[in-house]
Amino acid sequence: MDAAERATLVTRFTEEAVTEAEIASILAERDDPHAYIGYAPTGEMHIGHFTTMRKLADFIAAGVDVTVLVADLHAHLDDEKSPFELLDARSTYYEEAIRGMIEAAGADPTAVEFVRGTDYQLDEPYTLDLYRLIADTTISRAQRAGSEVVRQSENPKLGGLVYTLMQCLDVAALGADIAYGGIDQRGIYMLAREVLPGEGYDKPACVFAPLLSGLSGGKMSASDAGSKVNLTDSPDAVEEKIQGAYCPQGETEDNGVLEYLEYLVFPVFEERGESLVVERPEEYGGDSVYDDYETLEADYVSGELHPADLKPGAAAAISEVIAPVRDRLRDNPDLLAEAYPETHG
RNA sequence: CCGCCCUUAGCUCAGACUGGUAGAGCAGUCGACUGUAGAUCGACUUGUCCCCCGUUCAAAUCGGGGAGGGCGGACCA
Repeated sequence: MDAAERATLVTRFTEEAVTEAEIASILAERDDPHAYIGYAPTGEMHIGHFTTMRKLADFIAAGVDVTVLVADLHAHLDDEKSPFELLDARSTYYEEAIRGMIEAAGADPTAVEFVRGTDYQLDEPYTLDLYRLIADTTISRAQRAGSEVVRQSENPKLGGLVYTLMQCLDVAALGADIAYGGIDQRGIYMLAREVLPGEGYDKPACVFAPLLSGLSGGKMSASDAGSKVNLTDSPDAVEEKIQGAYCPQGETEDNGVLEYLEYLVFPVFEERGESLVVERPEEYGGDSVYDDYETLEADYVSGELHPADLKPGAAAAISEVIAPVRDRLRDNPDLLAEAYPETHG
């Protein structure tokens, strides 16, 4: 694979790359290019996480070393989303779920290095850098950078600001050339590009994944169970959620069902060599099979493919894609029970 | 350390002065209409009124105590 192909692989299905040129030169010039993505182990993981994780398979295939940071301290710093006592259990659950997603995406989970925040964020060099950054950064600058990530409230805690600065330092501390995450992370990594050189570190390149629409229209919401498919949802539960999903005929805007297909199902099916089957009554044209998203979208936009026919096929496909992760988590119920004693204990 | 304010449905809040065991909007659930969903109509549901004690026939409401949150003042060799 030449450098151009690798760059295409790294940037496909993304919202933005900062910058394309920097990514290309990193891939061409570094012997062991390195990307990282961080997750704060807070709520249960869902299909939105899976979509973002799937891309790790692209990084790996492009010859990029991948580190997944399970940012345990961040999970508490962000408005105490995770209680301090549950950080270890939730981190363990996240690690296992993420391994499952990487494997389900057709990549080797052992190719990814897992690091926890507490593995290095309490060490002296990191702490000193953090204090320097705290001293150097205005409250409003940090607030602005983290506003899409950190929970906003009328009476914000300092934790949210420290969270943002720590995430900037994480890029350098982990030695990442590329910071990868959802487009909501953009503000933080733009701050990182701005401040890291002043602390003596390289300016990281960035790759941002799109944030998928929720199933009820608008953005996916952690507090709205019906707006997303959970990794442990049974086929029936997936079917029910997709059936109830906002899915206007012929429109791609805010259409979570189509987005799931484009960013998760088809990339995974392509890797597995599978196709999406749409069963349809004869009166509407009979069954059809899709090998790629573009063809399906064209049929959908033209009206050839009706939402009522698409939904059952999409639900089955989504269910099939998450099946390995679901099985993995159900085989080890203690993971969820210990991470979320309130709901799974 | 002192003072003031806040705490009612999943969310935002009304009700408290003038005690009679609770309401609105949004959300949610269910129908109707669309070959899905949404939108639109129609219907429905939702509560330890922060906790404890007291006054009273009766307390979300009055009194006392406590918890949590917010704001301000004071202290500044």
